[in-house]
Amino acid sequence: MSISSKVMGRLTRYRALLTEYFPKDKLHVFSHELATMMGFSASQVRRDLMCLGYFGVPRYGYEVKELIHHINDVLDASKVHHVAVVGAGNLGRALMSFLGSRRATLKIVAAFDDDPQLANRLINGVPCYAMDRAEEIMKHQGITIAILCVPGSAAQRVTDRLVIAGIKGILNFAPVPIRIPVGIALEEIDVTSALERVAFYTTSRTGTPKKRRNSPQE
Amino acid sequence: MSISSKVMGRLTRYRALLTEYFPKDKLHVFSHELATMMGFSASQVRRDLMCLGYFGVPRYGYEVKELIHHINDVLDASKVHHVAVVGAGNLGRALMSFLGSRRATLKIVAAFDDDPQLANRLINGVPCYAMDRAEEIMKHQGITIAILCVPGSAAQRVTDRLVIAGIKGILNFAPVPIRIPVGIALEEIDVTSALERVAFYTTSRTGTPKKRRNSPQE
DNA sequence: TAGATTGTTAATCGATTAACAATC
DNA sequence: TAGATTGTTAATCGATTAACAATC
Repeated sequence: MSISSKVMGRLTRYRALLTEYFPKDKLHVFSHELATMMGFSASQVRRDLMCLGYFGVPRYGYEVKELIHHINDVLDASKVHHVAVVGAGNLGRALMSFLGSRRATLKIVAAFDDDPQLANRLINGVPCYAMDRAEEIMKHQGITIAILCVPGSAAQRVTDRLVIAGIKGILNFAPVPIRIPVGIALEEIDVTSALERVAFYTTSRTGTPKKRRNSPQE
Repeated sequence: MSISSKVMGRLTRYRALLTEYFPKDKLHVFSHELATMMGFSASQVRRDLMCLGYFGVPRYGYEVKELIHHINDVLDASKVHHVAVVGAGNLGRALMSFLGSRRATLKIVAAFDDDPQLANRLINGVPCYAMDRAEEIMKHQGITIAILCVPGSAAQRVTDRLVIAGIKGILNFAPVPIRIPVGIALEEIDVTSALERVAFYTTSRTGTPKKRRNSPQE
């Protein structure tokens, strides 16, 4: 039974919560505690944790340390990935500094940009290369993942080049969907669309947003 | 029959595609064309468009202009929203410049930050204020939506302040879930989690990523 | 023991896809 | 007309929730 993308995403968030934002002196955690913190139901938390091969104890809950350990195991967290930011504009540079420090196994080792002003410079300590050196540098540095931050008009063209250069996974921030061959992993984050969704539910009184959290005070 | 968040999100993306990345001389579009461009199925496109109250014509497809018009209608696109970026670090500033130009009705009119270095300055042409003036400025400027880009450790505290100040919708980029009272719209974008999802499917040969696109050449 | 929490199954819910008559 | 595409229904699929026996 393979793990769905939804479960995957939640596992990474349980881990982030437990490793970074959880009281260091709490050694155990109940499913309903995780649920409240994440805004999920306790049932869902328990179901997600089923796939870990680690089991909690009734009345004591889950050992935080074990939980983290087993999530790391399932997510194969020890594997190091070399990542390139493609498109070193405002968003690309911000993501470089934001993601650069977050997970040690996801290393941003290069940036690519068409703008000759940016090429051959260090940006946030990361070397930036001209786009047409992508294949060469990717091979040389063992880059398998690209964070795509180019304008929508360039997205498909640049994607096609990355595919030819042998990319294995793409995180797409460009505001258009991109097409890739099967076998390459793709996640798309459409920031504009997300903001529009918020705006829609801010106005309407009828609709229900995807996520609703209970008030902290209740 | 109210529109689900999923359909909502896809409608905004159809609109973006049609208004910005669609050949200007093509006046009609078939459901299967939209499907290919977006990476959805034709069935799904037709089902999504059902809620518009506008109908295509067999063999001619949908009029692009009408489609955009009716999506605007359903999404209430004429309503102007005033937006604040909360946390004017790298990511916040990048989002200001990225989103500032995208949709005229979503106006970024202020930024807030705890850092006194940033307060009382113009950032990308947008005035930045100290966090403790949030309530005052939000009232004065009619700000209803916040884009939250503060560190995870500050996210809940800042959120609580925004709620007190009367925020109506939040787009959360902080890497932790936040809790809010019911009645406030919330979308969360966890960039780290998204990158980890890509990394996971880049390695594994068994799992299936959420989205797969056909190769452009087939 | 009594009570709380677990893992897991079954029930529910919602979203996607397939199918097809209607239509141009 | 013949063939392609539509809107819509029914079928399928997958994800979430509820329920509860087992257990500490």
